[in-house]
Amino acid sequence: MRPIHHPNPQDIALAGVLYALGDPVRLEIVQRLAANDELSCSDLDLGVAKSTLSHHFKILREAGVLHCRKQGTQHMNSLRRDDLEAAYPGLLDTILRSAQVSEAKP
Amino acid sequence: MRPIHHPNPQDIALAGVLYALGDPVRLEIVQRLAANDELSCSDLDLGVAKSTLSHHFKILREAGVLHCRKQGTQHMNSLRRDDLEAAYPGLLDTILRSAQVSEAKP
DNA sequence: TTGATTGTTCAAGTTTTTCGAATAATTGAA
DNA sequence: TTCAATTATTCGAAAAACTTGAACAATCAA
Repeated sequence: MRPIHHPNPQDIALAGVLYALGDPVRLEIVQRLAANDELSCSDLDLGVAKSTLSHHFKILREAGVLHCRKQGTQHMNSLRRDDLEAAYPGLLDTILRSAQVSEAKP
Repeated sequence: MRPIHHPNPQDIALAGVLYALGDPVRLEIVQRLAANDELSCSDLDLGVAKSTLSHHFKILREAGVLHCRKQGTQHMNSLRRDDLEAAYPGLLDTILRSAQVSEAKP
């Protein structure tokens, strides 16, 4: 298996972050992480194949949105809150707040 | 030609907005619109084919990010600031601020 | 009517996404 | 150690989306 890649804080691109969050499944993942600190893939059941879920985590990880650490056979994921806040102040919080607004509507 | 479609304010989806802004060309378009009120496609030279630019405007329009009005042979585009602010308070401003931070870095 | 301007639509090739199946990595039990 | 179970990635193929140049449509002015 290849080593897990995370971008350096200064290499987190805004368009990349927005792209990563611009998918309903990935936005849901980020919301769950915002409420749970750490989650593994198996903690989520979002109605997609596990290979697809793995792909979504990869997109989020390579965009700099989350950090992944191996623990046994699991991969524990957490939001890179501090790095995101340093790079784009207020962005993650505003998006998370918007996501809650979004849930309340339908 | 087909009629130009704009989503109703209540149908502006967060993931759709983030997806629309998650492309460097489209993010640049939005930044220009933030500084210029109204722009036509021909006002922009972003290094892509005009058919591609037309596609990008369509994505932004259908996501609810911008409004397009025909004026002669031109299509004048403007940000839907009020609708976005009503749907997701602070979101557009935070993203535009982040985009400026982003420009200042490299 | 003709030509110039402005964008959209179309058809193609390229890229990305999604899925199931196969593979890899780790742990614990036998 | 070996074997099976757990967890997640990688692979290959099909479907969807993106990009482009060429063709088409709409408007205006001469």
